Amino acid sequence: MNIDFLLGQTAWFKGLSKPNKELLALACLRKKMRKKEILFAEGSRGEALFLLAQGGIRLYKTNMQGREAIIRIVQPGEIFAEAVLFEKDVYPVTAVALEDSVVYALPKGKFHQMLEGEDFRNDFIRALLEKHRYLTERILFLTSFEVEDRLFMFLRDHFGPLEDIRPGMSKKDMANAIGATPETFSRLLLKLRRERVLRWEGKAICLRKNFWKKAEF
Amino acid sequence: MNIDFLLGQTAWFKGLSKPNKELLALACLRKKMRKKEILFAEGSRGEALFLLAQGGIRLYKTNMQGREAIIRIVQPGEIFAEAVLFEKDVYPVTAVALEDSVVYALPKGKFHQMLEGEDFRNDFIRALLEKHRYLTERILFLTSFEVEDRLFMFLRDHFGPLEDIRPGMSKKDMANAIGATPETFSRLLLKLRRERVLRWEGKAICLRKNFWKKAEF
DNA sequence: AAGAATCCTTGATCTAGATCAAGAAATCGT
DNA sequence: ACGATTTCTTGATCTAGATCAAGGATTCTT
Repeated sequence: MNIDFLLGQTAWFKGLSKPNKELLALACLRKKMRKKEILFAEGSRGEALFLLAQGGIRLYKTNMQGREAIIRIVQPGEIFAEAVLFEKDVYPVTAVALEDSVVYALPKGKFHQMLEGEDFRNDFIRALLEKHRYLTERILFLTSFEVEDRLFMFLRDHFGPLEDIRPGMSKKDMANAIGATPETFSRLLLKLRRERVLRWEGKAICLRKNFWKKAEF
Repeated sequence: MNIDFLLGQTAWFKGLSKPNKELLALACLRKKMRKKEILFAEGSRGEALFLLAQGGIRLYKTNMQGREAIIRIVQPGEIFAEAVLFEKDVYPVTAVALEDSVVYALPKGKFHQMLEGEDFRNDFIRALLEKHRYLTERILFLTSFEVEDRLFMFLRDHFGPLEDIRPGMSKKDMANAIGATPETFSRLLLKLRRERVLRWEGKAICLRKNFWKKAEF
């Protein structure tokens, strides 16, 4: 995925005028990231928003005890770190690559220029409201469901209702994403395998046929 | 607090031109709410954003088991339900008055008009990003801290670092807001009273002198 | 003011999931 | 390909906080 393609695909860049798009494409910096590489850390200063072209990024916060809370897993085509747009240039989360990834850095100034355009701006606000909705749902998710439900909700939200998923992240990372320890997650997988609901084989997750149709969600 | 005063005070209305402000003021509907009255329910359709003039509103989601997850406590001067702006007119949360309150309904169409203005729009985006940041912090809060810490964080965030707080909500509601049951909350208060850290007397909460200065947070 | 409905407290019990520990398996770096 | 990390699994144990129960205190309603 190159930047031109991305700007064509991503919802809020679609409405962008040709010259604007070219302007943005020129201003963007492409960056390859290796698995586990940190793009920016919570509290560090920065002036750029990011667009994920390839791979996966985990956004998380750390408390004083060193425990991590996952805020969001960024999928290709999504913007992240939009928080720096109007605030004091401090990233509120840490961003780390779950696997080898490619991101584009969008300079904040250029982005402000883009916001002049009505379509672009509306799309941006819409995207913000969507993220907003996602976060409120995540709060419900983390406080009111138990790990088993959280696993299936996570799988559906991030990979769709597929029976064959290639998550591209380690078990440890997924455990973390659903707010559980690796031990608990391992035991959950064992239980689900016994119940013939799900197997994690090599790189792939295989769900029982018709799993999603049974209105369990 | 009347609508003119509010429009003058609230951050993103400040930049509004006189005629625009008048337009909005005319279009707004004032509504008084009694304690426990529901303004809108999760899943219900609606076309309005709301501005809280007086009192307090709890936004929450309910899961199938009937357990509630508090999303946010709205303070006077804040906008809420901005989610309907671009989405399918369905409220993602339930809004209920914690005490007798006054809200103004802002018609969505008028709001779109207002967004034409650059200052207004920037302020709006800024407010969204702030809420965004608040939600990410709430996720960390709910997943990584224990109830005692959550109580103090909640008090600081909603009433400031005061030694004398008049929360204007029941213990049950506060228990809920920090993600605990009334029983657990009651026991926590007992413990804190014994430790001479905090007393909840009648309508007021009294914290130990210099509590906030001790860098416990 | 009496009755009804909440809300609050305290005790007893239960449990999901964390933590600690220690091997086994997979992955990485050179 | 080999040792070194890191990840994964499984067992044993622990604990914060939920749940259930039941009496007492407030607060609504009429």
